[in-house]
Amino acid sequence: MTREDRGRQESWPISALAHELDVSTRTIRYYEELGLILPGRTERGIRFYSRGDRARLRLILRGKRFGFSLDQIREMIELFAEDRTGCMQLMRTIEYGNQKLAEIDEKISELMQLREDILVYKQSFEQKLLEETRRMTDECSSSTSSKWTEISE
Amino acid sequence: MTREDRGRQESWPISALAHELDVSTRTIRYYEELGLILPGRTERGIRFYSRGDRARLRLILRGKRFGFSLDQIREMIELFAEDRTGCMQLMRTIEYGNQKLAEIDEKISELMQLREDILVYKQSFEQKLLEETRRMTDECSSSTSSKWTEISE
DNA sequence: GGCTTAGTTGACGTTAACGTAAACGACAGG
DNA sequence: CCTGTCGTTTACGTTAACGTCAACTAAGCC
Repeated sequence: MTREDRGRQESWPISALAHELDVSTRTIRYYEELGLILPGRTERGIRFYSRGDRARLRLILRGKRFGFSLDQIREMIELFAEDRTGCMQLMRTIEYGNQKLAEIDEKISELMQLREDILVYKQSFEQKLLEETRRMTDECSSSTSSKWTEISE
Repeated sequence: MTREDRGRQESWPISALAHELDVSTRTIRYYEELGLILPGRTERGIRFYSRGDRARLRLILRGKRFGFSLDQIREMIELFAEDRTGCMQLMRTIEYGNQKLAEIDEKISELMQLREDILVYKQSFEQKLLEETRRMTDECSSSTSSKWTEISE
């Protein structure tokens, strides 16, 4: 609080951050409303963002790109950002981290499952394409109807 | 359309599906409103869902658990479910599949990045905990303030 | 000084994805 | 016959995550 503008300390206005991370300024202010970021202010009330704030915002956006709601993200950030000194507090925080890691691992495996599903669909179409081209060269039509209903069960 | 209830063909009412997949019946009907599923109907208008419908619904829900909007999911499903016979159509569909696969790969790698971030946070707290316990045994306090702002930059 | 541009707060609008409630029909049990 | 349960449609309510607009201030520029 005593000496917060030393010149060497790099910071950016809201517009720069918005442009860099490709979100609107409104969005950033909204995140502040929810208590997700607390940027610094000049004595005239103008926001400026440290590189820490920037990293934080990036983490928020990354979290958002999956199911995580802003509330869940806030949960994470709060737990990790607070200055927890107590031994029990530390252990609880670490436990929470492990939990989140497990959730993410779950998500990753689910994504890989989704990937597999789509791959199967695609391959069935590649198969179709192969048969199609064969028919065009052979000029002999054999009706093959592979129903999509049997996939991924 | 000619003979759709053969006894051997297994199907479920909406409530069973809702319970199994842990969503409300309203949600399932809403998906139907959007054209994401078209279950069969008895002559009295009661919906019943084939195992294909069930797989489809699972795919929808799985897609939803990440950023995918219902519109995007509809896009996918339509493209894969339609009976595309033309050669060009098949190729376009396959191309679309490749695109989706790439998107998913992107998501996966982003998730792993997020995982890494959280891991780093957690490790910093584990470090803190270690110092804390050391202080408690040593009874000698050395102030170490590791600012969180320097993480993941 | 006047204009433009970038920032602020505050209020209201909007969209997706459902929740909830009303009003109805079919069927089973007592 | 009455009640309850499960299904249907229609319609309106709700919440999160912003968009949009108005009214204002301060800085820079000619």
